[in-house]
Amino acid sequence: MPKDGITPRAHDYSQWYLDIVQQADLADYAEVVKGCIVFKPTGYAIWEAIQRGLDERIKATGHVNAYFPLLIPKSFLMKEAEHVEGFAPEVAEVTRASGEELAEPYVIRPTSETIIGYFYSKWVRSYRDLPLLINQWANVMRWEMRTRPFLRTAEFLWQEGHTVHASEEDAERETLMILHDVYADFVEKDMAVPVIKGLKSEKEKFPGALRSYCIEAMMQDGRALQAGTSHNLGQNFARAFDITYTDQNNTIQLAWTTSWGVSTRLIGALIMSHSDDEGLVVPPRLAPTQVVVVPIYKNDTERSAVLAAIQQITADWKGRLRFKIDDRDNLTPGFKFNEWELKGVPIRLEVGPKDVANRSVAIARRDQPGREGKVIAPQAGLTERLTALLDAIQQTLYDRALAFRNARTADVTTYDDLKQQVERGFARCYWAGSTEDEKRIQDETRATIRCIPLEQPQQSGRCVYTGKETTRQVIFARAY
RNA sequence: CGGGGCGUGGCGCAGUCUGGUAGCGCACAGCGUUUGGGACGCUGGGGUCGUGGGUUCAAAUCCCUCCGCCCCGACCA
Repeated sequence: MPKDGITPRAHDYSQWYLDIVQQADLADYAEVVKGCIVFKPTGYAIWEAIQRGLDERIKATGHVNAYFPLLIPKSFLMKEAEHVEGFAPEVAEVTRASGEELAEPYVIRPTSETIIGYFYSKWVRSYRDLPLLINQWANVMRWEMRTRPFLRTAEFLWQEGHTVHASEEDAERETLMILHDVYADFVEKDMAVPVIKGLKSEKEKFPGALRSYCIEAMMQDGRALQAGTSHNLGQNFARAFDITYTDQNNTIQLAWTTSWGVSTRLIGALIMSHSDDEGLVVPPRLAPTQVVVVPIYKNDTERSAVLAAIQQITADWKGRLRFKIDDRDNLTPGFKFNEWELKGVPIRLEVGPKDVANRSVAIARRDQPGREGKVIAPQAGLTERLTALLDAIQQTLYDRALAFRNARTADVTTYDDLKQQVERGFARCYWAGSTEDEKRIQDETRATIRCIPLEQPQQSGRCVYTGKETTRQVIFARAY
């Protein structure tokens, strides 16, 4: 039974998403600041968990964190032709300060390639300085015409890695390593969201990049969501900002750079991958609270007996489980069950007088909402049982999402089939068309090439649009 | 930028057509009874009706202006 006030997914997926965001208390519209949201504590806690998982991996792969200015001289943005063109429509400018017109306007960063490029040109002298591997956690601003909480907001939080390398091969290796070992690994293992790793088409690549790689996830409505991107910038930004180094032969060489980022959009991906009509579902590895304990009692005597039992049960949880004891006295247990279900806590424990007497507990798992997912278990060995259950829930969520994606992915060989397939999910097909062809398809179907998967077939086939023989397959889908 | 919708206690809405000085549900506060899947009773507090102007004896309501927000589309992480 859906919660009051949550629009069922089948009825209106978009409204369902907005309802979840509001009712699970993840975010508030900033109202007075157009296109922005407030990350409420519950939503921000998820972001912190995402940050933790990514930051560990970013550091484990040799990067360090730094921080660059929010404001970028406008002229910097103009230095890379494609980059200007790509971002010009959505940058906000600062033209006045202390009551005066500024000599040169600043833009609020939509991304930091340019200002970081400026500093890198000063920092990089010798091949011994390379590779330079820096990441920053920051907010950026893109003045979008249409916004949706987490998925697209005027200001958003992200990490952006910016690296410099001596050769194209090194830059390419970095770009792909980030894609595999940082982004795909994190999103699949911690977020339980399966992704397709691929290359962006010319039309979809980052403005100024040589090549853009991405991970694409499928949401429950069959639409694609780009969950992360990693760009081999070639020498474009090195040329624009004069990032050069002296090599072993004392010759000056132009460097190769990369950049890569994931944003608070991942929170949107998380919501749209796992949640249901009962509310949010957070995978255990990311859940700020993994287990909530609800005491049940009729009077003060029972209350103190139950709370004492809970203290005993949870005694060895610290450091092993992230948990919360919901001892609020003014709410009924039923209300709490629904509230925690709405907020997506993976496991709920109920402890009442019967459990005190029987040395048992009731365990309910969020991936099986309602009474159905509830079992009675002995208190003995509970911690191990819960740890295992969290792993099982994590796996279930991933398996479920993968099964869904597979069911909604189809190989298509004709344009008519493609048109139909993008209504429900991913259309995989051979592709030898041009950027113009891709645009035409977008106009006609609203679908775009989400990526050219890194995993390609051995045999060739006919292009779904032009009929030309090709070995390249792509994924078409409607995207967020 | 185009299309649509909405601005009335914290939230969701009614009241607007047909002008008469604001109401309902939830939430909130107090007290009591409750508590294994969204408890109940009683009492109570809280609103410049988005803004500015106009019409009128009288405006949430009629007329004009402006503003904001949300949704759908084009653009994008």
